[in-house]
Amino acid sequence: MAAAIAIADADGLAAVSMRAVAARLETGAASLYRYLSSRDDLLDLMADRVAAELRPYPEPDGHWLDTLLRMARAQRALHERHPWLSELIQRASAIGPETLAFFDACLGVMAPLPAPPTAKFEAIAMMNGIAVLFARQRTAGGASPFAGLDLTPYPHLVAALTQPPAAPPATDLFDRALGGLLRGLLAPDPA
Amino acid sequence: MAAAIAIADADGLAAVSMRAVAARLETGAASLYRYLSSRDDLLDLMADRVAAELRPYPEPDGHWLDTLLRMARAQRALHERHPWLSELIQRASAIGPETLAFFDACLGVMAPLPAPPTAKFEAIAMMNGIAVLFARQRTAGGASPFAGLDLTPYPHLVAALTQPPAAPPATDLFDRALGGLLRGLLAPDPA
DNA sequence: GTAAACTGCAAACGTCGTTCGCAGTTTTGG
DNA sequence: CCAAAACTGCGAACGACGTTTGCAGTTTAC
Repeated sequence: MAAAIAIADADGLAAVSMRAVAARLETGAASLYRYLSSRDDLLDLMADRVAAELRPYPEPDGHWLDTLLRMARAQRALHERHPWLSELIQRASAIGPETLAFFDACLGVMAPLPAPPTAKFEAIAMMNGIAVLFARQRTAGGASPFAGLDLTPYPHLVAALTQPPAAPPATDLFDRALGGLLRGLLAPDPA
Repeated sequence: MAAAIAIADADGLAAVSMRAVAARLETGAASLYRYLSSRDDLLDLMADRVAAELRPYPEPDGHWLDTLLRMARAQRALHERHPWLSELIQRASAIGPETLAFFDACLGVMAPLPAPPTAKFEAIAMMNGIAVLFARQRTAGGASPFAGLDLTPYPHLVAALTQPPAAPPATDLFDRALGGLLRGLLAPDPA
């Protein structure tokens, strides 16, 4: 399992073949089936294993939003360390004990809030999604995706690309975006 | 290509094998390579083909935010029609002319705004991400992902699940969340 | 000390993407 | 009008994949 995670970190999920994992363990591919029922099993275990890196969960001492944001930042860092994770968590079977524990901890932080459970589940889904979104942006931020393309039919695009990049924004967008979203979902609407 | 999209809509991306596509076209698998250089090529073409469904782009008559929200809603509807699309757009090679045209249209709507280009690109990425997020939530909303799991170690989870589901929120979360996000990214910060 | 259980693994099966080579057809050009 | 060239369809095969089977070799249980 650690071998599989190492391969995925290095060469992506597609490189995690039973034969590759077995080779790294200096054994045969068929031997893995003594411990795993299938490759999907292995992927599920990988997802839940790295989810353990979200521990320890922060103590809910401050405001609930601060605590949730801390947890969301941990999620983003996790997805930056393991870019392949986002491909796995959209599979329902990848929900293991560690993932559930994180869910439960989030719900624990939100427990004092009067919002209905459906809103809380939506809020957790948003946390996950935003964390993945920002992690991907940082992970794939290397090369410009417009290299080698004929951009002449797209005037606004060339205008935006020729303009020099400005300084990064002062406050972190992640906190502002997610904070606003969670507040809108969970807090009694002040509007 | 239409055959491949039909297969993906019906049975998912994994079912789009060269042999399956060829069978639906009543031909041999090798024949496809007269028109496609690889399966990845086919996937890229599929992604750009369905991106054409985003047309016609709305006229930028109202406020820029209204126009962007309309375009984001079209994206969400697209991802609900083709759930496999979200797996494709994270590949850089999937950026085709239709995708670029949509990008360009978004930038056109944002053209009067004084925000730097980087902020506008981030805003488009957020639009994409949020649209995928909401589409997935509606697509995979069928069965509860906690079926057949032992939830006893997760007290907050069982507490939330036993509570009866409340009525859905009044205003659409999609507009509120994305609107707030885009305003925060693009409009001069009033804080 | 024998029986039972467990472990490792080569070989094989079916499916996948892809390539090759060869027929059959269409287009070209003199 | 016909041969040369180009294009098209595709059966067969290659390597890699996930997975199963069967059999040795080893460990455990009684």
